[in-house]
Amino acid sequence: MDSNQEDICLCRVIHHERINQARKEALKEGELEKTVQLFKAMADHTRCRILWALTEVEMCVCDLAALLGITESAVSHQLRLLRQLQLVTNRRQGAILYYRLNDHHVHQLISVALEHIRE
Amino acid sequence: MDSNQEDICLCRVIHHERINQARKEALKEGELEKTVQLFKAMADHTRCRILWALTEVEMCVCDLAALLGITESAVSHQLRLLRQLQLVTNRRQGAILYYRLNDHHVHQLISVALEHIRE
DNA sequence: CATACATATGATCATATGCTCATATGCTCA
DNA sequence: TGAGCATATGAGCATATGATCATATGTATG
Repeated sequence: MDSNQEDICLCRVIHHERINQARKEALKEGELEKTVQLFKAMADHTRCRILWALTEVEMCVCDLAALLGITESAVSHQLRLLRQLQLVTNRRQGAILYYRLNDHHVHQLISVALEHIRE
Repeated sequence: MDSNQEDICLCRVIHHERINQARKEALKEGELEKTVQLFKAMADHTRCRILWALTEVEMCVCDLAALLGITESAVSHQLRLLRQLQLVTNRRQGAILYYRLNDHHVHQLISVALEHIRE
């Protein structure tokens, strides 16, 4: 079933055991895909700023646009992405939508990242 | 000095206090840039697999190419990026370079990401 | 229900990114 | 030292991505 995977690369494989172990521990394709998506979501100047801003306070699209100096449309597009990945949620109050972080993971991710770059 | 920033967005700003607080807490531009770069590094199918594989075992370029089913060249290009961001290091033994994670942050980041997507 | 405002969405364009091929470098050993 | 393997690097191409403009949806309020 996966025997053909062994030979996709034509190079001389040096450490078969290591490769096999790595294959065993490997992330399932679905999880990998979602993980990558999550990091992609964090991997943008604008989105990162949005997420960091929402750590402390709830904000509406308009606030974020003013804060970041970009179009409300741009903010909205990015928020959609973040919503789809469940990184943010919103609550409607009249015509206004207040956005906030959905859980603590986002904050945690940025914190670990900061730890890394500060070393 | 930053008074012009207040008005980049022409929209009606609703919550000035929140915006000001967010400005205070905001990441410094330099740190933000590095954080984004770090997440960019994690935000790729191939690099994510490389990093996850190196969590457990040291591997050479050739091993990784075989594991992932891509060119050694492609692996090498990605490793360069990961090296530049200090996510991996290598140790030379003869003609072979063994790569490994540089610190625990990478593993931690992926773990938090997995927690998030598993909810 | 008509107007105004808050947000969402679609299309488009410029730039960034990842892969491959070709080639260069570095190391070992005969 | 020269042949051969392991890795690195540069160029080029195809695709992905983020910003904006134009337009649509949705909500309150007169």
